[in-house]
Amino acid sequence: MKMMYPKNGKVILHIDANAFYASVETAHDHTLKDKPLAIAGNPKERRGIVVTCNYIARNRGVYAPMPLWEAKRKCPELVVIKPNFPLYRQVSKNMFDYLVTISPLLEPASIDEGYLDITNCAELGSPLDIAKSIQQHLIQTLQIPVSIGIAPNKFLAKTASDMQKPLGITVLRKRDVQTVLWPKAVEEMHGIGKKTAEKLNAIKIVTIGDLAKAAPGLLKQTLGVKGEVMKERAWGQDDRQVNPDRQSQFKSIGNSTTLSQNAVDEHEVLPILNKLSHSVSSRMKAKKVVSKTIQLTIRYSDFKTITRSQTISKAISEPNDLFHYSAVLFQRHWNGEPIRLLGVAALQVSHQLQEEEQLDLFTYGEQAKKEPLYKAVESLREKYGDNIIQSGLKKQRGKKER
DNA sequence: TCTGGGGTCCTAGGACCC
DNA sequence: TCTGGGGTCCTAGGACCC
Repeated sequence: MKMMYPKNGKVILHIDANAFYASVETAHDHTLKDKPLAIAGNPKERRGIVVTCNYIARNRGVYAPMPLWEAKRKCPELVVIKPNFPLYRQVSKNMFDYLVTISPLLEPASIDEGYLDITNCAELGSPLDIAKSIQQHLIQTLQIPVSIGIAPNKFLAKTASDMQKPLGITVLRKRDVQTVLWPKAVEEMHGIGKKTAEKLNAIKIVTIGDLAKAAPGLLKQTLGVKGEVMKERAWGQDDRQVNPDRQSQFKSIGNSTTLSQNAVDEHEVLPILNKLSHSVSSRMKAKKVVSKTIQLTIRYSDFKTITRSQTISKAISEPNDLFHYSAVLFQRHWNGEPIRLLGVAALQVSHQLQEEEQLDLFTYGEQAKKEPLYKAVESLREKYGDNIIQSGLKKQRGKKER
């Protein structure tokens, strides 16, 4: 059956790379092709999880995000590789650089998936032809298998691409919603996770069909605005545009790390905050952004996680500035219990203008003294001296080696 | 031997201003 | 002498996604 372009309405593709990190690694090392493969953070450390794995590993019961020790127990011959994010970002860029040549209405949704509005691409062939040629091209040039959903809106396209993996092409029309979507459990809907599903189940909404037919008042009472949106989706309705600028309008940049061993001492923590601050700073500089809101994340050994943030009057991006504010937030808010994870993030980032930058260089010193945290930063330095970072690093390293 | 690291969006309360 | 109401910013947490 040939799929034609609708007279009104849109044709949206959702292109979703299958087991992306594992596919990239295999493309770069063909000897991995027939082996069960997992990409996992810190393969040598205690606390790794499977980030993604190939289909051979999945057939042996491995899936993300499974703790690595469990994955190895299920599949002892599992090949484990540490993630190589620069490589994945490059292949991702290659993929999107190609897709945008098909239609400029491309919205990357994450490193391995994106929406493509091909409503005005009739001269390239039918939607199905276009999807097939995308699939072939990505396999041939990048050796990246993708699944593609074809639908009149983003939600249905996303849902469709999920229905056949790997290397599937699935058309989902509005008129298919009742037969295809409604029998599925609500938690299979994109946007509904475990917690929302529990709330819905508690009011006897179990399938997507139940959700579609639910009383609006009850739904709004249970889920708020989200209830109304999800009900629309259950009817296959979604009027969100494919927005090519969305990705460049990012809001925050952060780095976090789970410690190899829980930290119990400020001396262990500060060098880690320093390191995180430097990596956040260099990513901010690469993107030419600054931020006025710095956020610290602490996850305790019992997994309870707190975030504490502070907004300041001058936008910053220097590593030492980020370090100072995160260190002070730490001193103010740490409850003294063992720490599992630390994170530093810059929120509400904005592009900085040249003039502001120059003004900053000129007035920064005076401005800083007016900041509420300035004194706290100074007392930190008085307490530990300037060599705090070095001495702390040694200590952490020593601990690791034991 | 539980549970990574990168994000977005939403909610809700309090401060503050007019 | 019982105390409005709207708007915006800041902060913290939660849910969700890849």
